[in-house]
Amino acid sequence: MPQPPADDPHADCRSRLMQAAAAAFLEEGYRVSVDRIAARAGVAKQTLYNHFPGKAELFCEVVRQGTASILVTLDGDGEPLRERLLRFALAYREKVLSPEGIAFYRAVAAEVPRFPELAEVFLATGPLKSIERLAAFLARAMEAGALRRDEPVFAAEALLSLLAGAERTRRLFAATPIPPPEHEATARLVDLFLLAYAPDAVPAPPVRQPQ
Amino acid sequence: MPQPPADDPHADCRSRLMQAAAAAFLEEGYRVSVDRIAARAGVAKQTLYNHFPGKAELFCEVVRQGTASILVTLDGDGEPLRERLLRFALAYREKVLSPEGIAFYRAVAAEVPRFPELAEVFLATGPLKSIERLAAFLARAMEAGALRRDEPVFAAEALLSLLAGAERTRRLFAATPIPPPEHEATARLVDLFLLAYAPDAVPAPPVRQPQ
Amino acid sequence: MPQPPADDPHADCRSRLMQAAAAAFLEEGYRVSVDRIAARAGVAKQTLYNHFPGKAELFCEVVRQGTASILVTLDGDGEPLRERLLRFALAYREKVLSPEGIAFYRAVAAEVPRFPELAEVFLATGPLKSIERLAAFLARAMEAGALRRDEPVFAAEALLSLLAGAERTRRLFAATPIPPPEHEATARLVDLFLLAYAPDAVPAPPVRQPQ
Amino acid sequence: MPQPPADDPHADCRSRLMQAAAAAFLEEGYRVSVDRIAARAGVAKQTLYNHFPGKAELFCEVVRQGTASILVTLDGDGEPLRERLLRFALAYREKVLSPEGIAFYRAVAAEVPRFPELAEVFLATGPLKSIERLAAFLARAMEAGALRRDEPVFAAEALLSLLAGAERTRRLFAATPIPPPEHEATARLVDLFLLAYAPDAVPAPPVRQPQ
DNA sequence: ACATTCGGGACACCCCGTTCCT
DNA sequence: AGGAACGGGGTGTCCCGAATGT
Repeated sequence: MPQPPADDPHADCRSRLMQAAAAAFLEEGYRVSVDRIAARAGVAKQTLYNHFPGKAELFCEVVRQGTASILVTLDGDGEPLRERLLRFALAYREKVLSPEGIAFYRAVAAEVPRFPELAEVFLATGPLKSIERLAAFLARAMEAGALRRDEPVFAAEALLSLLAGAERTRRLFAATPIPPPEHEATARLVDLFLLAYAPDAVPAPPVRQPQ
Repeated sequence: MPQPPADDPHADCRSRLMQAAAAAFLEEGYRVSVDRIAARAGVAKQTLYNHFPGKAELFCEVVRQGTASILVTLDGDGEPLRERLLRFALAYREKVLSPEGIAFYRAVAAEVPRFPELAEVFLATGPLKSIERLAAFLARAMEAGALRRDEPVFAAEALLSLLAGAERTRRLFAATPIPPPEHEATARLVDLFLLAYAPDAVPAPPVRQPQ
Repeated sequence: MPQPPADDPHADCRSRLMQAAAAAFLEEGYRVSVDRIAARAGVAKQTLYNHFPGKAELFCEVVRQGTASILVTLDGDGEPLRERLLRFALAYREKVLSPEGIAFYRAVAAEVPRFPELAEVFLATGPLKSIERLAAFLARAMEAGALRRDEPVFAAEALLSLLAGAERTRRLFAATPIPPPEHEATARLVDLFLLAYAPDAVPAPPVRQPQ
Repeated sequence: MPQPPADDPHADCRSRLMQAAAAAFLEEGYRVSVDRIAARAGVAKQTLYNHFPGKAELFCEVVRQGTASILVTLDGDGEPLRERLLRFALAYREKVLSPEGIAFYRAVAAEVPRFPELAEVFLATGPLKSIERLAAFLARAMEAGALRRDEPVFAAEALLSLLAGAERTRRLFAATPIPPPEHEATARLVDLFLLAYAPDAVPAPPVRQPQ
């Protein structure tokens, strides 16, 4: 379990600590002891306290860094819409449904009562940022007539919900690891979304809620 | 903080304990001390140990009971499809996105590494059961020609993902409470689903995945 | 272990309790639980609290009664001195060195810090009473010229020390039971005493202690 | 109550613990909580568990060390017999009848049922060792003609019984402390012994026990 | 930087004396 | 008579953060 002390004598202790802390927090949650984290990093506990004021700050750092690493870009230009969306969907699901992505989601969710402001940051720079970017992209597609006009944020939330929703829940609560999502399942979800947002689709009649 | 000892000093200590434990676990997670749970229930700690073998079993009981109470029925017969789906969607979101539903989701997810088998039970009798029931309902609607034919489980997952997906994430990580979901937002999600599953909708062309 | 409920339905619950408590206290000390005592007596715990205000008072009662039952009389009149002393010595050692006598001594000694006044009572009505009675007897023997004159209390303490001293210590700390003291050993102790108190023995010269 | 943490913060925590444990056990018996012992020693409870596997082992250590510290040597050579015996008797009584000696006796006796093997060790290395050493000394005195011939172990037990017997009982059960034994009382006991073991004393006729 | 320990606090589980209830 | 409840306390364990000695 104790990592080999690595070749580089102090190979940025800090990054070793961050890595070890990330792995430890993802496996056991915030409850892991700092002793275990230090042991995993192959450093003395005191070294940890030289680099971070305490366990809480280390956790926040790990979350902040992890949040940034999950964001997915909507690159690729000039491609047909379906191909771009599909490539995004595949990348997004690979990140979000990967064991690390799931463990990260779990670890942060568990500590919301303890770190409310951290949760807000995670929310804003993670999920909400994804929605925002995707919404901007969809808005452009609607402008271009490639998609039926609708509220872009709503459409983005719908697509992201389809991509992560049930599958994330399944993996969050699965004791044994689940094989990575199949390409085809992702494609079917993208196609479902495109079907509902086909430019010629008749938008549902506005709902009159009685109350 | 210590609940009023209740008027009935007897009042089934066990149910008082279950209620107090549920509230405590939802608020603070599994980390709450048994002392606090006993104090909330207004009973002596030893009484707790007279009724449950330990903290872990109490937690499992709470989760099992809570899981059952979240399931939503698809009742109502003879109604038009959209009304039935909408009614289900409203009930489902009310349960799943309520503060208790969210806290429950969070509390169970946090303890998956510690209680893997409990997580499996929760998954099977909660989310998967919901999918199963909804899929059966959708299958009948497809048979009746009210919906485009598709794999019912896939369609059910899609609808449930739309209903809970992004909104659940938002609430999971929100430090401050969020007002309950609006009727109209739910209706728009149902309509989005119906648009994609309209009987005359052209199914997406089969995907050729290169590999 | 739980005594047969006895033939007499309530056969003086109190005496049954006293007996059970005595046995329990002697075996395990004051630390025995009242549950065990009640179970040994074959009564409900509430019954115990109907007869005694609490565990402490029950213990005191047991000690008081036990103390009285250990005292040995110096009966027999007209016999030669040696025979009377020997008979007393045998009876005394049988009581004091018996398993019950030893356990009693141990149990009371252990609780001196907890029951100081009880210890005083035990001391006064047990060991000190024995000394007093024996001293009175020896005084008469000195008067009669059968023993060298000396302070009677000192002589009584000396004899009782000889009879119980080392042997009591040995039994107090023996894990396994020790066979009862032999007749001859007792006789040798009495004879040692008589040798030192022979009427014609020269008393030791008065000691001049420097300080 | 919490001892001054001593000047030396290191001061061998272990010895501080031993001392505190000894004092605590002697005052309150084995029932004292480890929290109190640790508090008396001015260390954390965890520190106690770093040095000893548990309360039982700590108690055994205290008893073992205490036993060794009570033994009395029969030093002094060339002196007249009476002076040597008297010096031994004074030292022996000072140790055995001191408040610590009495509390020690009480504490160990109380726990014989719980620590039988410890009691055996105490017996063998404490009282029996004293008897053995004194018997060897008396045997040499008999060889030299300074004492009447007799079984040395019997004579040693007799002397030790005289020195400790009744006085130990009195102190064991005294609630309030008793002033230390007087020099003269000890001398009288030694002289009593010497009177019975004077070289020219007529040994008591062998006893014929009827049975 | 490492290794070990400490101090303080918390926790799960357990036992006990006493009271209450049926 | 049986059994549960209560309140108090105890043990052994763990952990965090700080302080040691190198």
